[in-house]
Amino acid sequence: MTLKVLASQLGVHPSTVSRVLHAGPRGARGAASSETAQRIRDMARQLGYTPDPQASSLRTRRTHLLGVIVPRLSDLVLALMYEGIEEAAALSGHSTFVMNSHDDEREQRRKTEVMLARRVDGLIFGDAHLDGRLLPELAGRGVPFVLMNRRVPGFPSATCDDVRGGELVADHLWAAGHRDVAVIAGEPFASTAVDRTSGFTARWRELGGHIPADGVVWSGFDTAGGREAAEKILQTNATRPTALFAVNDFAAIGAMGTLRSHGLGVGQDMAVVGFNDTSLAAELPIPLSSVRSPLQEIGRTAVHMLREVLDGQDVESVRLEPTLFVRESSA
Amino acid sequence: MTLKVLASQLGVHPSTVSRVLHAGPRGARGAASSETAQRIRDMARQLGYTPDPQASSLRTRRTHLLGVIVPRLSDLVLALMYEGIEEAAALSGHSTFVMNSHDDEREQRRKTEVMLARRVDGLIFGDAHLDGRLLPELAGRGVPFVLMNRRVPGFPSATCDDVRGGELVADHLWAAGHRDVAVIAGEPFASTAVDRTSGFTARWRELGGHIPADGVVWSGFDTAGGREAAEKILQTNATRPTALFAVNDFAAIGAMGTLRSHGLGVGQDMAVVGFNDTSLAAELPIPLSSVRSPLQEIGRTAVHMLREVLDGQDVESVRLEPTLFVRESSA
DNA sequence: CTGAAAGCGCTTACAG
DNA sequence: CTGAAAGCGCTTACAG
Repeated sequence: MTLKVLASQLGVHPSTVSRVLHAGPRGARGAASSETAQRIRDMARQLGYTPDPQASSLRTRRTHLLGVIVPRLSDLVLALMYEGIEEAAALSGHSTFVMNSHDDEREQRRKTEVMLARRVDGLIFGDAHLDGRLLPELAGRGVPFVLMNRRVPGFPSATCDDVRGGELVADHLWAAGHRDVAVIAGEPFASTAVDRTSGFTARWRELGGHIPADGVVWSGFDTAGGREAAEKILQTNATRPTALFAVNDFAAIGAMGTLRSHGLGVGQDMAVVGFNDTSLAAELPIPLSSVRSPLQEIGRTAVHMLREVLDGQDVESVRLEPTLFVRESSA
Repeated sequence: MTLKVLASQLGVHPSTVSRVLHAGPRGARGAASSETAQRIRDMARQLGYTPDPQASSLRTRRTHLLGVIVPRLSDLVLALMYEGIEEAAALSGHSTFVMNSHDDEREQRRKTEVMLARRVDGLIFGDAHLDGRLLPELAGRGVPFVLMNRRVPGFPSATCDDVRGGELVADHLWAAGHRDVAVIAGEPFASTAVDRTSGFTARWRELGGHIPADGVVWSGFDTAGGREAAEKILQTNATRPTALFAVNDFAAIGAMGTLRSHGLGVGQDMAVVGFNDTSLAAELPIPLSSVRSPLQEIGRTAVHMLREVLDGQDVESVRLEPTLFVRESSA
């Protein structure tokens, strides 16, 4: 079903059909008489006509395609953000491609070029590295993009207020009477890791606490990373901490495994707090305290911001508010 | 950078450039002299020319776009299958759209139409319902598609051999001496749930075992579903089972939570076995026995099958072999 | 071996 | 209010 066929069925010129279908649903102002317009709309609906997006983007030079690059979609956190993206994009008639970069700079580059070769209108990066070269380069080439999940100074981003999240955990553990704590800090190239950690440690010091140098352990964001980091904390810290803050729920779960193999009771011998409040946290055999970040909302916000960028507007970065949920693992 | 510009830089006709760029990387047979061909290829690389996909699909009527519909991408199982899809699709120059249907028939329909309006070459469904009306309808309209994850008789699918997976669990629990078992069976509209359950129960009976009517509890695939199902099993079964088979790791984790709140030790008082061997299983505080299904491989296979369908070939459904990993939860 | 033309399906200024 | 033309960037059968 093409515009031409539809027009000939109606006995009008294709351009008239196009004009009508592009006017607002009510206002066919200038496109055609309101009578003709109605006939056209009815017939289009009846025949199930949808304009060929390839053809119209060829004319308009807008594809309504958005590219999304994330470290990995099998990370629940990114999958939920992507749900928000898909939802918001669909509402404004955009379609999205997602690709995994595995947090590897070469892959980030390669996937970005694939997206650009597909002629996406803009990009959303969920995998920004604080020290990356790619982003400044793309900005220089005039490629429109926004960041989500992780921020990088100088570029618009939609993130959780991770500093604030770290502070919430510090307040909670301090109030619960803990004085010796350690942080499973995540990857130093990710603002999520850096901000959550610095929010925590800065507030801890404000409260009068002390964190030894080996009390902050950088790590992978996954269970394996958490497991190794906890192992290290148990081995190297002069005083064994009574509480652990992991900047990611999966790392927290890994750490819980380590504690268990050392015969330490989670919540009893050692408090554990995670981050993101993934659906698993509350459902674990020992429910995990965690900071909830509004993941889908972050994704939706990123889409709105990107649309503004595409419209040539200036955009401000957004930091969404986190909430701490205290459960048995640190009660 | 367009074909025309590139051609004028070289002093040849655009059609010549197109012909060369479409011949195999070496064989410019008939396209141009090997000398001209080389000049064209060099210049194209140097100027970073990539053909506009919108323009070429308008001519060729092939978009190299694939649509993927899954229940939800935030389900780790589907996210991993999608990783396989993305990888295989990229290798053959295809791009993919993913959308969530939330296992709702209306959504499945709606998302399918969005994909078709985008003019995808074909579709991959990861959310097929055994009793759904959509698939036969699409087949009737001549829409090319394959299934993955879940099968439906009559349509080509790439799945795990779920019946076999259920049998592996039955063999294991029987050999470990269990005689009273219950199954957290998943959703009855999903072949994964039905096949894993029937594989288990059929083999259990072959071995001489008995499963009471309330020993099979249908449930959601997530932690909440597993939690409720386990609750029900503990309350309704005359004899308390000594082992639980959950057809999904997340349901298994939910069940572990329930057992714990009833003061039952997982692996001690009750064995638990899951399915899919998601990365979490081995890393849980009490490591979970689980059947590993080759998730990425399923995704890759689905892409290959769809490409065959698009080439007009007949395709056979594929069932990939599962492997059981026994861990502390059922040792 | 290479050029020239036609046309994929649409949109949009321009006439009338 | 409506038609007709031009053109987006490509590919492909057809000449020569």
